Amino acid sequence: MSNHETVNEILVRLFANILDIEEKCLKIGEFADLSITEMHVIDNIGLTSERTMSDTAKAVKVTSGTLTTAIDNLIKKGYVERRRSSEDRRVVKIRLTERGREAYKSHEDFHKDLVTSALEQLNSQEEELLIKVLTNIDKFFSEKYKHAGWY
Amino acid sequence: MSNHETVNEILVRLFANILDIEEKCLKIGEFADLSITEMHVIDNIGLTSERTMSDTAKAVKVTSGTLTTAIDNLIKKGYVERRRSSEDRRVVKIRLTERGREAYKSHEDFHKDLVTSALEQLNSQEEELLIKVLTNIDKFFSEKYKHAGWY
DNA sequence: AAATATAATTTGAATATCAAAGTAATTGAG
DNA sequence: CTCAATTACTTTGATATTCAAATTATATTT
Repeated sequence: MSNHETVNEILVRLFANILDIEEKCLKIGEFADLSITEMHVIDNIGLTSERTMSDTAKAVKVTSGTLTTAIDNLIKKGYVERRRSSEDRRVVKIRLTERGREAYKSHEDFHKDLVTSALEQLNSQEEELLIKVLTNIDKFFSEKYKHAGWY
Repeated sequence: MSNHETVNEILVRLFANILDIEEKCLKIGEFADLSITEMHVIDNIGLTSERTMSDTAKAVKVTSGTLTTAIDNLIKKGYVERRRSSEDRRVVKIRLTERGREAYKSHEDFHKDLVTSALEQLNSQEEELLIKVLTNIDKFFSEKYKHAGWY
């Protein structure tokens, strides 16, 4: 098998399964009541500042209506708080509760494990190579298909 | 930014958006009436032989009921043919139509482009190294999380 | 021959999503 | 200043996807 085919095979398997894998990892952990989409909303809200609904909806690429119901559920489950902004009362600010921050950290750990594993046993030259390749893939999407309007 | 942080940032973005990105790439092409899930069913059926419903369902990780409706839709759209096996009349064999094969090839080209782009400017020694790195990531999933029953 | 197993389909329910309509607050043109 | 337009968000209604369980048809085993 050529290098190209080998790389394709591994990439396909990784990419095809990544969401599934992440979801299953979630399901065997402490935060099993979260879907992967909900976890990504939590990830996007982040640890520190409050975020508006619109900014979050744009960042996670759903309509604001969809985000409203997603946040309703996350509030019910105790991961998110919602309040109206006092400066502009149309605006709704959301932020993570303590449990939300725990979930965030757990998800962050998952990613750190992944990266640590990926970089394990690599010297700095090899790390540079990996970054070059990942950057190429990133470019493939953002440049070749930029007219579809990502990033 | 450290190598770890850089890798993490790119991986997070790629992994979080990969299906979305692939679907949008699909939507700007000739096969815009296919969802990314449907394309992956087509990819799994493949070019050559007929496949059974059960095998395909297992491979794409959906229940057979879900696959039945997915195939119903793909037949309606003209990408797949279905016939009952004459050896075992419980079994249903599916295969791609000519249009299905075109869609398959288009998707294959997409992946080839991606890999070519990823391997741009790498010499063969670097390609070998990349395979080692990707294999590490693959192992990370299949070993550390094998108890959840993948692969 | 009857019981069991297998392959696929159908059914019914749950979830996620979007577009469009609706509500409330702010901004800006005159 | 005022009211028309815009903005931010929520609600509504419709569609799509999925699963588990029940069903149908066929094959295998006892």
